[in-house]
Amino acid sequence: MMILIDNAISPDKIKSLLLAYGIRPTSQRAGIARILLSQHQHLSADQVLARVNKNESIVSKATVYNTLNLFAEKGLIRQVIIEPGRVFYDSNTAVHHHFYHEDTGMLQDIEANEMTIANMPELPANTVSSGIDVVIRIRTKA
Amino acid sequence: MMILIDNAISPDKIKSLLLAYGIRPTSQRAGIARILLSQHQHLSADQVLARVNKNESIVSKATVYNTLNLFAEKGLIRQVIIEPGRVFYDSNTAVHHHFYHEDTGMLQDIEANEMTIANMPELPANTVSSGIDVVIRIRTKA
DNA sequence: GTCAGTGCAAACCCTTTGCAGAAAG
DNA sequence: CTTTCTGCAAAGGGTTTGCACTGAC
Repeated sequence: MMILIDNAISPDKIKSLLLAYGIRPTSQRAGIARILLSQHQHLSADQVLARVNKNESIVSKATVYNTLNLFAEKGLIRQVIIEPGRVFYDSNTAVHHHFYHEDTGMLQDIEANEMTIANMPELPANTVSSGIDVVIRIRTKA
Repeated sequence: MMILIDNAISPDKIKSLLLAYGIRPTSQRAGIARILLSQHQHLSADQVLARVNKNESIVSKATVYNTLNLFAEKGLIRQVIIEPGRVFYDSNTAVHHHFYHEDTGMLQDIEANEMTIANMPELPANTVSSGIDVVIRIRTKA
């Protein structure tokens, strides 16, 4: 027996979500949003491309990159940069941090309430913070 | 009147430093170490290349990359990854964190005692931490 | 009908690699 | 002498771009 798990969000929900973020909802964008936002996850552009086109060819590589950058710019997703030459897109936009498994290249969320960052340093003059990234690098115990 | 600031470290000191880290001290490596370690700073490979060869051509691009990676591997310097497709090499290996000026691309140190990271989350089973990176992204106030 | 979005392939940028010659111990 | 390092140029991988076509409103 085959178990089908349907994480899909309804097309209407996707459409209004995109509109709410000021993003014109084209079918390619909806397809990408559908994949990315179905659950909290960290995907590279390549992985998004592969998943969106898993069954049928829906988007080109260029559009994936354009779209992911657009989503990040509009605040729908968050970029996570950990390795040189590879960006992860994180569908969880709430404040949180990450474990980075150096052995596997996988990212794992750390919820904001699982750690405390206190005694924040004073920001340099005339600047405002636009975010804080915390990455704890881990390795499998020898 | 011209003021000359001599940050140079003596050739002997460089040589013994490299040896202490298990690095065979060739003249190219010494030249790169001399530039990088003269002060706490964050340089990209390109910047290192430019500075080392400022007056005379001392190293090739390939050697700069090879050497920086070797230094990082041996623990003489630290890689800092913040932007996709560009690695900074940090001559400060003490535990510390960074402000990242999004407007200028500049990095600025935050000493470890300037902020507190408490209540660390439990690491995933069978893993050990190999480092923690904290980056506070800042922008010039509008 | 107009303007924004998409797709393809080529261009880009930083980084790594293969290999022959040079230098270190 | 032997092994490691260096330099050059070419290859590599992820990302961006130019431009004509397509689709949204």
